[in-house]
Amino acid sequence: MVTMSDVAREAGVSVMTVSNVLSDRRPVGAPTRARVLAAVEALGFEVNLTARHLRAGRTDTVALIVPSFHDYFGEVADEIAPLVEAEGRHLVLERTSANPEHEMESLSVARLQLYDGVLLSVAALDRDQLDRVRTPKPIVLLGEHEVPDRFDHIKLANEEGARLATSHMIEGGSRRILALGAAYESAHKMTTDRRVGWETAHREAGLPVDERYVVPVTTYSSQGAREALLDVVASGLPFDGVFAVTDVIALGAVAALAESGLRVPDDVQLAGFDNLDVSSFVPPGITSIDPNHRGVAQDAVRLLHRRMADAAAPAEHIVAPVRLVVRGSTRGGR
Amino acid sequence: MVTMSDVAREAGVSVMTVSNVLSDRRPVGAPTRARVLAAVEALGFEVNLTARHLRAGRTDTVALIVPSFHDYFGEVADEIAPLVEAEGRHLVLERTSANPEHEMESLSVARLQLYDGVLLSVAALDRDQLDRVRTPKPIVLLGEHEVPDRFDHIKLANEEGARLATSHMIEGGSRRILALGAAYESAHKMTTDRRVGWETAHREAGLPVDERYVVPVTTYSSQGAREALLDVVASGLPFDGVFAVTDVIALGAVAALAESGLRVPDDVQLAGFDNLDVSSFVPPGITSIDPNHRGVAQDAVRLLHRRMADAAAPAEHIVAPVRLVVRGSTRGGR
DNA sequence: CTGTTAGCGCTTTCAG
DNA sequence: CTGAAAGCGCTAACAG
Repeated sequence: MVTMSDVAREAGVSVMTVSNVLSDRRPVGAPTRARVLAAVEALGFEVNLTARHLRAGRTDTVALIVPSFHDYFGEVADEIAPLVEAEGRHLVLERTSANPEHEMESLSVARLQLYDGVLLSVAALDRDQLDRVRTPKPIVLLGEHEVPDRFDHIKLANEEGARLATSHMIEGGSRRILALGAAYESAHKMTTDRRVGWETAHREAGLPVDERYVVPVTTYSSQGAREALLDVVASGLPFDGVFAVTDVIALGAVAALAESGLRVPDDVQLAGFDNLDVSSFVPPGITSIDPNHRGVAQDAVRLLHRRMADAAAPAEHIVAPVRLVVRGSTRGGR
Repeated sequence: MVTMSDVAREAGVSVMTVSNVLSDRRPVGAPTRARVLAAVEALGFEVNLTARHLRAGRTDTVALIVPSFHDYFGEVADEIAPLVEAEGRHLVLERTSANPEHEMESLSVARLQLYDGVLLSVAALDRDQLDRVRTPKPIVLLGEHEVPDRFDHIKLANEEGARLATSHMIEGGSRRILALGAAYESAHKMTTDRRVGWETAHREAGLPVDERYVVPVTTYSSQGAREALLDVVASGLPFDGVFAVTDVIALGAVAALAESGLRVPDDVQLAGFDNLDVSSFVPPGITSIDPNHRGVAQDAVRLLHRRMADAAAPAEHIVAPVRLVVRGSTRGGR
């Protein structure tokens, strides 16, 4: 391995001068600089980032820690990456597998030390577990959980979004709207928040809230949603609308409705949440709640930068606004 | 910050003993061990991974470097993660933004030094650029490009997959099949390989190959595909089948066909490539070529482990087999 | 503008 | 089974 002292010897300067040329932290005379760069080139030197990190106490790297790499998180990550890079830092993704044990491990101070800042999308940790995370590292939490006040946090307007989607379907004539993937008690606070919004929409319209229309799913996948909805159809419970708590769930619903011979939106209106890319392409277009991924990404990075600049700043808690995007899966679109 | 020497002092042992307890590299007497662990607990010590990395020359971390975080790569990453973790290493994702400049930078030896091994999904680099990557780091290349022989490499059976999908639609009665997203000359070798498979299917069936049916897309997104296909419809070119070079492209085709009032598969058969989750849920189900993500992930991790164990092993070049998954978007399914 | 010194926190090596 | 010394490769701080 070629080290800085090899380069220094080759160029006839001190190690410090090589360091200064490469990091631009102090001015170096033009001729000296040229000799150093020539030596770097000749020897094929590349700085050892691990050594730099240890000495400088800085890695110029931000981690985004997510439950899984695909779907929602992949889309958000692609929004965050350019914002982090714009500040001259690298973004790396790690995943926790939505497994509380792994999630705690990802949060171990040891692992966090590798980064200058961390964006953590909490999936399975409750407030108490988060409270045990004691680190001076700048952390911004993303996600729908309740978190200790001392953390910066961004969540979506879950109730509001669910209410908007449900009201929209009520206005379109639906009277028996399933809340697919929603729950009364759940490790995922998001599913209960969105259930509440679904209830609120009913109350506002003077419609009764029937618990049988809250349909949980066993696995939060399209497949799980498909099976759950097919079970409802088989049970004979009449319905004319489906509010899916996420677009991934809505996708499973689309499949189940098609297989059951139910037409969207004629027989059943359908709305989702997250506004994934796919929702605008699946015919007839899935009405969804747009959480403004880009805006959330910007807020997240802004909070993290603020926190990295000032560890003592008061924690900020943002509820990101959402909006309804009407497509062909509900009446009133097109 | 609490360091090992703080712990050593607290426990009344040497720094070395603390290190041995924590890394399990040398046996430590039970009572000593207990004192050390108590001190670790009392002080809240966490090992400094950067220092460990520098000294040990090892990070126990593998990087998967991909063009973007979403869709295809996110799904593959979720398959790879558990395999890497099973060997006691961490997986991190970095992205190159499918931009040749960034891709070269991600490949800088400096950045690679941070990892014990790298899985690199080449998107925009040609063989010459890859040939300039000179590093002793274990690297396994993934993707459809041609790569220098000295690299381990896994690619899909692109021609074969395209041929299978196209032949299947020909058997189902299609005679005018668009190759949507395919190309004659392209930075993406994949798009030309799949075009060749489309041609082969025609030749085998004794059908003419009409260049007008090769429809490039400007951006490799569903939206780009949707627009390209709407343009074809508007042009009046008759067609009764669409081979989409990826499922993301196929999704855009589904939207465009629906908007044009063309029924799938009655008026137009449709097949994609990649077998993304979404393809099984979009009605009527998109016939696709399954690249066996899990198998590719296993091969990739196997090659990387072999390379990490033996830097001098001969490079292996794997063409991963694919299979046709028939769904409702083609006749002969269901 | 350039150099010298010291040391980041850990683990390898050698010694007991 | 435990310890002391040395140093991984780099940069902050201080000197000239």
